[in-house]
Amino acid sequence: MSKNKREKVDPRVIRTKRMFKDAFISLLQENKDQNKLTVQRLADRAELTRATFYLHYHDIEDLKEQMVDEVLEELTKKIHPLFDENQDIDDPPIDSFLAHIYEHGVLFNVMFENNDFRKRLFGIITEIVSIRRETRKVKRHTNQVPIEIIASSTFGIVSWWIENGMPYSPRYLAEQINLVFRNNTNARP
Amino acid sequence: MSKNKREKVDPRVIRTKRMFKDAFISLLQENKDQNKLTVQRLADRAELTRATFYLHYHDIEDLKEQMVDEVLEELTKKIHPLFDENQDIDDPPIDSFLAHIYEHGVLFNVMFENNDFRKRLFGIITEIVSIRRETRKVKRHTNQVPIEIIASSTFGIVSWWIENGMPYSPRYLAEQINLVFRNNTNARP
DNA sequence: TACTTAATTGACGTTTTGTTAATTAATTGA
DNA sequence: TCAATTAATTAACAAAACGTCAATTAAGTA
Repeated sequence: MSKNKREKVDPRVIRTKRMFKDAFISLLQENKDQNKLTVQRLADRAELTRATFYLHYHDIEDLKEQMVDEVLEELTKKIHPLFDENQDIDDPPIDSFLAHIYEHGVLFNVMFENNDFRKRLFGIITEIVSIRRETRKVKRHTNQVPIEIIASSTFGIVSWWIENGMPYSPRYLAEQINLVFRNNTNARP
Repeated sequence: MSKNKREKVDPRVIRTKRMFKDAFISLLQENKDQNKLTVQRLADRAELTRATFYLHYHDIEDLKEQMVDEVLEELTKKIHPLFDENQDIDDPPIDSFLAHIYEHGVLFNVMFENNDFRKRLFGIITEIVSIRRETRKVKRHTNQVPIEIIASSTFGIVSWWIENGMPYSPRYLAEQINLVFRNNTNARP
């Protein structure tokens, strides 16, 4: 499945793809929906040619898909280890999750307009929520509520946070999320 | 601002615009993202010509905007009256809100892919949440949490509900939302 | 240095866009 | 009911964007 790292990739390819991805971010940042994204504009911004684009991507959708994959693979790589021995309350997945997004604020803000990106981020949040349910032995009210309600509700908060420039610190947001669901055991004496 | 109803609109115009809007819904329902939406395909589905489309809309974005306006104007028209004398706990805005969406399930599901549509629906939910905060004199835990957290969290639940074919009844969903925020006073003796 | 592969150049046909002028068809009101 | 008005159709147009390709130049590798 994953690429064999022994077969090295031509540095020109790495550079070119990075430049197109940067150009993509750069254009979306200043446009969001206006001047529609064309391959020509991407090539101009990347200081490369249109033909080079088609050498690496089938179309703009393809570029998006590859970027979504990359960004989310990096994210899951960081938080999945926390699922195994998640007895440690010090570094819960949700905190690492939010911290990672925060560190890559611009990237996540720009990618968030993508439908598939959102859908998959929802999947990751659902994982986190269900793990938290299992490990914390909270047989409290939250268990009356279907998991999709908790997950979608959390996703709503995180979405708002990302789309509005992440005005809260990851730690504070995590606290607020816990507050909403009354799992904020820390706050109690 | 709003159109003067005394100046009647040619029935052909009404019919034509309705056919384009129906064609739009119809195409999105079966495609969602595949075969990309072109003016020609819209015209074919509407059994009209491309030139007629440009007689009424500047481009497909324009059609979307007009539809978003219409759909949300109808929704707000229905729930805003409930804001005035909302002492009656029998018909809270959130219930009417969800019921209206439920009645127009396909429409809302299809429109939901639109960014502006979602943003404005979030605005409406924020209104509902803030009204509910004021009128119900609940000085409980929810008031510790910023309004945007409650609103975005509710929006997340409603978004999930819409995007997944509204698997719960509006009433049940409203109950779940109340449960999450612990405002479910009805459930207590 | 020679070999290999990536990027550029310039060109091509295709699709989609947005507009227009001339014509046909439907609506309305006198 | 007929005449005036306005909507929809038709066919054509240039412009923009797409996706592909062969020949050439440039960069990386062994």
